[in-house]
Amino acid sequence: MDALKNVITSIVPMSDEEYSLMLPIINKIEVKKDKDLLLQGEICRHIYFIESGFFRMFYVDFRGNEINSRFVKSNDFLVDFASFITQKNAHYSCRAMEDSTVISLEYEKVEALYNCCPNWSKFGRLIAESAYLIIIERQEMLHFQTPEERYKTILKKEPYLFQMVSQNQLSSYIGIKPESLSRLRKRMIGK
Amino acid sequence: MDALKNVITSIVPMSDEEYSLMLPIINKIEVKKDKDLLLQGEICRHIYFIESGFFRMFYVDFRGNEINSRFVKSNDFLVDFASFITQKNAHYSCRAMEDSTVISLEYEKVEALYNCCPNWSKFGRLIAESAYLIIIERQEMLHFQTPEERYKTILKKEPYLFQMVSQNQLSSYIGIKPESLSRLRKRMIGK
DNA sequence: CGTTTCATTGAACCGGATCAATTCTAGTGG
DNA sequence: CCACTAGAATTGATCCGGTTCAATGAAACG
Repeated sequence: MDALKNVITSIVPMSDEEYSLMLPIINKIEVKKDKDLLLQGEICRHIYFIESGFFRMFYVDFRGNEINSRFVKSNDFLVDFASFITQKNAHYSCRAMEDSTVISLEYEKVEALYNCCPNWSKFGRLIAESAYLIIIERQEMLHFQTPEERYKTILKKEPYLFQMVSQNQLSSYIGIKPESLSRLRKRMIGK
Repeated sequence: MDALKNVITSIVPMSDEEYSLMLPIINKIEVKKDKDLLLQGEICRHIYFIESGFFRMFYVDFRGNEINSRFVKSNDFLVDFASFITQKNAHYSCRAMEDSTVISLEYEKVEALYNCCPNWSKFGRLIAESAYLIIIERQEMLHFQTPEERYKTILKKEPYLFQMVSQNQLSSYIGIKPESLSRLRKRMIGK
């Protein structure tokens, strides 16, 4: 529980009193490996904070391909943010890749919290802004870089993914097929 | 000026009194065709509302290629949002594609406005959330769709771009070279 | 030990990139 | 009004890298 407090107060410093306004609305959940916290097509009614464990968010396209969009590890928030803020259908499923412990916050209660005091309102803005920064970085990577450049960027910025995730899972995150990732790696060893 | 009021109060309904808190901090600017409101590498110190005119936001990669990231038309906000909220170097330049009139708001004054009252604070959150929705849609298009699918999506969602923007300019927005766009169009006529 | 999943490799294919040439078009000035 | 010019769009030839489908090898797990 301390981890959550650290993360939140590092985003917006606030008194214990203000912080504790959130405590009544949280729930702790255990999630077994391979279980889904959210299914594509559902409405994302919760934002989750991962105390321990590891998740992937993936999109299934009309051909039936699973495409991984993001991997989320402990001390980070797990949510289909677009679905959460609009309360419309999620584009992603969220699946536990190992046994995990998460803290859940429900949409309506979070909204109420935003309206309760200036610091929580500001928190709402800063969360949205940091979600924006994460996605624009992805968008720029996909728009401006080749698969090989994306591979290098991920190697540099999220090296732990290469430990925790199979190449099969990583390839769709990079935006190519597993066979192409295998060949890309082979090509790069030569350099 | 009314257009701005309509846009803002449709995001967050507020009294005339609250709205008028913003009036002292705005400036109206005329921008000639081909002039830049922001240069890649600078810090984006203003958010602009386009009263009339048309802009493109583009990234210049290390090979010197201009890649268009977004086109912005009247009654919309023009800003390198990542640069604006972090006050770090912009990844984009913003160039007028025709003579334009914009309203400008300076970073520090916007921040102060956010802190002045609950409705403006909420406005700050909702602007960030809607910026998120725009960018995640782009990110998904780039990640999940082929060039041909992106072409069709843009044709459907932003048809006016095909009137206002040359294929040379449009191709990098789709994520391909002008020659490839020409061939893609040719391929599609057959269908 | 056998099954399953993951990673690699091969061959054929396809679409986008590149470089170069040509056509088309709109705007300019004579 | 026409001739010239510059940019836009098209086309051709070739190359390259990612895709597809299929087969094999390797590792993890029950």
